[in-house]
Amino acid sequence: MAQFRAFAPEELKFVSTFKRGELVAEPGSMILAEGAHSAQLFTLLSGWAFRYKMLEDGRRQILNYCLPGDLIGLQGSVIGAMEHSVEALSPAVLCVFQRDRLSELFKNHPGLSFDVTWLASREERMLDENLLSLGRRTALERAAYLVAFLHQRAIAVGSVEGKSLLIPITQQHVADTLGLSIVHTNKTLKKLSDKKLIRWHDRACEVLDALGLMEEAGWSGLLEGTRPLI
Amino acid sequence: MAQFRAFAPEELKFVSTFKRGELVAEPGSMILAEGAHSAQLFTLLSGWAFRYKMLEDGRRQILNYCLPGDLIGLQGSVIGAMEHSVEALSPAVLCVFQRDRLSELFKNHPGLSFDVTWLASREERMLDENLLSLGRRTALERAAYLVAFLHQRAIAVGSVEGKSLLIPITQQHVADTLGLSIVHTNKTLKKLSDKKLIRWHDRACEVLDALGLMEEAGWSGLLEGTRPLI
DNA sequence: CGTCGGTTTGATCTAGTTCAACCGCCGTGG
DNA sequence: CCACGGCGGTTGAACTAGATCAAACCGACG
Repeated sequence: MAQFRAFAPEELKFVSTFKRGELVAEPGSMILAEGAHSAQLFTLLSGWAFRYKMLEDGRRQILNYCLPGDLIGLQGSVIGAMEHSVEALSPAVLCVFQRDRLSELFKNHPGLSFDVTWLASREERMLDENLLSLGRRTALERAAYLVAFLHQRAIAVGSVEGKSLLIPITQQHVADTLGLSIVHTNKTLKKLSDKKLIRWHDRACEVLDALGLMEEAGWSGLLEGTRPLI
Repeated sequence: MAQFRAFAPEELKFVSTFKRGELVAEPGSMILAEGAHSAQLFTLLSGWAFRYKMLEDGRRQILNYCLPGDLIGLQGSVIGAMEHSVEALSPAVLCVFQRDRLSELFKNHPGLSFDVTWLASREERMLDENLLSLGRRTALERAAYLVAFLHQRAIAVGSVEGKSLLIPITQQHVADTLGLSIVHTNKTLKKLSDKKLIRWHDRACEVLDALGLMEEAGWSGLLEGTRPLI
C-alpha cells in the first residue's frame, strides 16, 4: 500500500520468519493484559483496538486507539512488563511476533530497528496531543478533536470504504478517552450532532464534516508522510 | 553510576564521536521550540527541564519533565519536526549530538539502538500514567501523584543530595501539568502541606513524606531496573 | 415478553474556574 | 534612598462546567 514504506528484500525475509502466526480477536476480547510479564508483540493487521489503564476502584482511562499497522505490546517487549491492557473494538486480525527475537532484529536489521523507534516516537506524539486535550481543552473541543483524530488515522490507513466512516466505539469509550462522565459525553456528542459534524449510530460514530470538527477542536491535523510497517 | 547500564568499549567510542559539544541552559530558557525543523538531539546531563505544548490562545500543557539521562528531541530527530517545546527549569547542561548521524548509530550499534527504543518506551509509559492522572484522578490525587513521581525520578538518578529534595518548579508549572487553574492548584497544594506531605518553598517543592504522597495518589510507584544512558 | 446494553434527558449538586484582592520579595530606575 | 512594578504565592466570593442521581427509551436477543 502506498502509505507504507518499501521493504528491502532481506527485511521482508526476516519479518516473515519473525512472524509466528496470526491471531483473530473478537470485539471486546482482551489482547494484552496489564501486568502480563511474558507479553507478546503484535502488529495489528485489520480492525480497531484500544489501550487503557485502570485505577483500583474501577475508573478507566483509554490511552490511545490502535489501527492497522500499529505495533502492540512494544513496551512490554522492550521494558519487560505491560502497564496497560489492550482490547479489541471490532473483529481484529493480529500478526504475532516472537518477542525474544527482537534483539536479533536490532542486531541485523538497522532499517527495521529504526522503524520500531519511529513507531514509538509517533505513539509518543499522539499521547502528547492527547495530554494537551485532557489538560487544556474543553469537553466540546476534546470530543471534536477525538473524532477528527480517529477519522484522520482511519483515512491514513485506507480504512474508509465508501464516502463516510463508521468508528466502532460506544459513548462509554468516548467518555473514558476524554476523561468525562458518560452523561456529559452524551450531551457533548449531541452538540456535535446538532452542528451536523457527526452522526451517532448504534455503537459507532459517523464523521459528517471532518473540517468542521477540526475547526471546533482548534486542531490543524496530523502531518504524516510515509510510514513504516513491521 | 550504578543505575545506568555498562557500555561496551566500541559503544563508548562511538558515543564520544557522536557527541558534538555541550550546551548550558539558564532557567527559563528554551532548549527546543515547537515547529523547529532542524531540531537537535540532546541528552540532559544535569539539571531539570520540561516538555510542553501550547494552544493558539495561550493555554499551556506540560507533558513531562526531563531529568539527567533523558533524551531530548528524539521525536524531532526521528520523525522530522518538533511538535512540542522544551524549556529549562534549573541551570542545565546538555550533551549535543549530531542528529544526522543517528542512522549511523542504528546501522552500527544495535545495543545503542535498542537503548534509544528503550528510552522512547519508557517515556511512553510515563505519558500513559500521566494521561490516567489527567483523565481519571481528582485534583488532590493528581498533585500527590505528580510530586511523588518527580521525587522517585530524582532519587533514581541520584539528584538528592541531603535527606530531602527540592523540586525546582513554580505552582504555575504544577497547574499546567495537572490541567488545573493556578488558584485551585494553590489550594490543593495547601492541603498536601497541611497533611505534612510536602512543604512549599519560594519556587520549589520539598517532599516530606514520599510514602504518604503515594498513598494519597493511589499509586504504587515506578519499577525501573538499570537503564541505558546515551 | 422480559431483560440487558447502549443511549437520552432532566434535576440537583460540586469540584474546580474566574474574578478580585492582597502580601512579600526583589530588582530597577529616579 | 525610596517608589515602582512584576512575579510568585495566598485567600475569599461568586460562578459554571461537568458530575451525580434518577428515570425512561429503544432495539436486540434469548
